[in-house]
Amino acid sequence: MQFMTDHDKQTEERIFEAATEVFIEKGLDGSRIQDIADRAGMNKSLLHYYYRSKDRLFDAVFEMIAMKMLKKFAPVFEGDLTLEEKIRFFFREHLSFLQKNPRLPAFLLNEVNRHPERIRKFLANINIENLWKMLYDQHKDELDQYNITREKMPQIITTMASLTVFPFAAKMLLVELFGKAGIKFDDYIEERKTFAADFMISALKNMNRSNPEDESKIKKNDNKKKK
Amino acid sequence: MQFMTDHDKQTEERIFEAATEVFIEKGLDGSRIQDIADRAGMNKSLLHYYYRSKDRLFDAVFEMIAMKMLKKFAPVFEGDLTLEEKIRFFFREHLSFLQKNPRLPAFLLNEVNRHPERIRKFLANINIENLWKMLYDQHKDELDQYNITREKMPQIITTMASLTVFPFAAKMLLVELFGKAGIKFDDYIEERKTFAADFMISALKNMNRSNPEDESKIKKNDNKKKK
DNA sequence: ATTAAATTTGGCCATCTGTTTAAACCATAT
DNA sequence: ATATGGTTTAAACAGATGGCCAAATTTAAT
Repeated sequence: MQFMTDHDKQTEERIFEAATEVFIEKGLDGSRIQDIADRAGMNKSLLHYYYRSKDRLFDAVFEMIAMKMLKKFAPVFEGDLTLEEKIRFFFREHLSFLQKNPRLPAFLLNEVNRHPERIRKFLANINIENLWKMLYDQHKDELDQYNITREKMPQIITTMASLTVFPFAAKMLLVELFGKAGIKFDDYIEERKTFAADFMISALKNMNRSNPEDESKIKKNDNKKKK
Repeated sequence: MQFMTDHDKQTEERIFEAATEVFIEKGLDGSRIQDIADRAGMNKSLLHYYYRSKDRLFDAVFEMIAMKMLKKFAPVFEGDLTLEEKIRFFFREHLSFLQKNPRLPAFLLNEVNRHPERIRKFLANINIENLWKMLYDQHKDELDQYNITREKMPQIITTMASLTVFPFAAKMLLVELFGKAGIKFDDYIEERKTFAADFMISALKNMNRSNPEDESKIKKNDNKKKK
């Protein structure tokens, strides 16, 4: 046999791949075990032979996807890049990853909200505090320079995640809304790789330069009068 | 009868409210018509009497929620506030709204991704291009001052949505991760009302001051050498 | 009070869905 | 060839599920 066809893959692997596709597309509740069997081209019972139940099969798929997603974040906290380089690296790499896996954010967010118990065990290993503490310590000099305190790290980390994950979580919405304005989603994402990085860096550099609330109030009320 | 009990509400209204709760909690696929009837305290058949089917009931609920969500965005584009005031207004009001309806983002994003056909008709009325064009025209002076072109508006609008919607779409995740670091989700959101506004304003003011890519490369490579 | 209409109920049905069971199939070793 | 053990299939099961219907009950009009 010279070609590697679907049938050359082990049965268990084919089940897993078909299940991954279906679960991502329809979610746990919306997926039917028959759909998965059909897509894998085999009898329904085989899924029970290799994975005891729909739930166990889902858990296996979910764990794989969650790990895949998490591993992508790791490189940001390694290497001796400057903070700005890390930010650019993060947005470029993470958005590229999501371009290749555009349905992952919606899938993960939905399942996490729908079945929180199920995901607790995956989260047990992650200590996000260490994560931003590490990032803060590595770049204390730069952050001090910008007047960013350690207490702001949760806001900053979640902001970075927001900027990459949201467009994909809301992809269908954006495709629909952008369509009428002649904007292509792919172009938008491509542009976002640099926009998000520029945006992030610019915000960090200047947000605590002076009290933004006061500054804006004073400066802008003048402008307003002119209108 | 001196008290307004659940039974005083019209049947149709009670169905609608129970359905809203269940659909938001479990999604269309995860919801059972029996659950809704139980929560409304009535016979299953009544749901079919007032709404012909599960799908029609869902559509009614979905439309209400979508409208509720959309109406909250409108005030941002009215009034003669300055751009900065509008930004602060948006983050304060929108995050407050989401605090009261924390499950709406996850629900909406999930259903939009899961059943795109269903939502197309709701989106048909919305012209997002007009929306950001309006915002741009209203604040052309300020935006020019910051070197923000009209082409950047899609990125800016979606960024604002990201900053408010994502934390709620990922609420379960954040609650779990924050928990270990002793951070309360509610405090985080409260802080976010000003953080997101400051962050946004700071970014807009400075991101095109010079070419950020070049500036950062030069300035930061010096810092890096010191390490 | 009588009648007609609207509302509510319980029971039922056809279908779907995850799971189980038993038989068939197949490769390998003896 | 036969036996063995792992693999695959068809059939069936039990419980759930959305929808339907006919009877019962309530409400409103005359």
